[in-house]
Amino acid sequence: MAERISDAEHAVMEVLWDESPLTAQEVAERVGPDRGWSVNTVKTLLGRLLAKSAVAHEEDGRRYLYRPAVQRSDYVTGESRRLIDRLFGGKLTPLVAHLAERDELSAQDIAEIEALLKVLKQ
Amino acid sequence: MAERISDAEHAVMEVLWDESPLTAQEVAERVGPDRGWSVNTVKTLLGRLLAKSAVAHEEDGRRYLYRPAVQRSDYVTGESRRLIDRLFGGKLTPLVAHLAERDELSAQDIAEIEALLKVLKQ
DNA sequence: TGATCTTGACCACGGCTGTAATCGGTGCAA
DNA sequence: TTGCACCGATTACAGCCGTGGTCAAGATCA
Repeated sequence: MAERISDAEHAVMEVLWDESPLTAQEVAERVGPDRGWSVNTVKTLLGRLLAKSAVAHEEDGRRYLYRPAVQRSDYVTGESRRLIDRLFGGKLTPLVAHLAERDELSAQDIAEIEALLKVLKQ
Repeated sequence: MAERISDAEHAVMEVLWDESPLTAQEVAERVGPDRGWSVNTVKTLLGRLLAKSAVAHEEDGRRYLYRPAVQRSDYVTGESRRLIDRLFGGKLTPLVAHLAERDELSAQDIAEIEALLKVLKQ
């Protein structure tokens, strides 16, 4: 299950996390416009995701309905950890510090995070 | 210059960011143990990084000395933004919230970030 | 009942990645 | 001077990725 989900595959997953189950056709309609993918491309990606058990399908007459088999939340945690481990020694603080240093943080961002942390401490 | 640096290439970059200039041999000695790479592998990676202008080299007799041509800080910012854009709508707060929710944040982490933000506000 | 459409399965293919062997030149030891 | 060791360059090669075409089987429509 720890098979990595590629970039293109991720786009498909986002569609399914947003709404499921969907047919391949429907996934293509939702993901296509942004990416300009053909239905075939989407089907290939669904097939690969199926192979790595990231989505599941159930039969619906002569086609399949696809739904995610991994939770977005788990995926997001994994990817975040990966980045933080790889670039910031596993600690979140340096990430925040880095972004702040690079002016990637607005005053509002800072206020938001502060408010969040205050709640967390309770 | 916006050529993506792959995972294996990144390991080489970390060595050079830590210390440079270095010969291919020296890079291999520093990166090899962890990864178990042969010198040849490291040379290939250096060649690819050279091709995408992520490192530069200067001649030193009959070998080269390699040094980074992109700053770690820039790379780190880029990768961080990528993740945050892709998974958190471009905002840092949801990342922090997500990790907190998943118990990936210790009380100390929270205290550290709070302290950091306090300084930032001044 | 034959032509057409739909759908999933499978194939293709060039590019990138990870990993390394090999080649050709050159300087040094014997 | 000859052979080896070392160096960068070139080549290899399997696996993954992005992208999409082809095929066979069933459904549908005329």
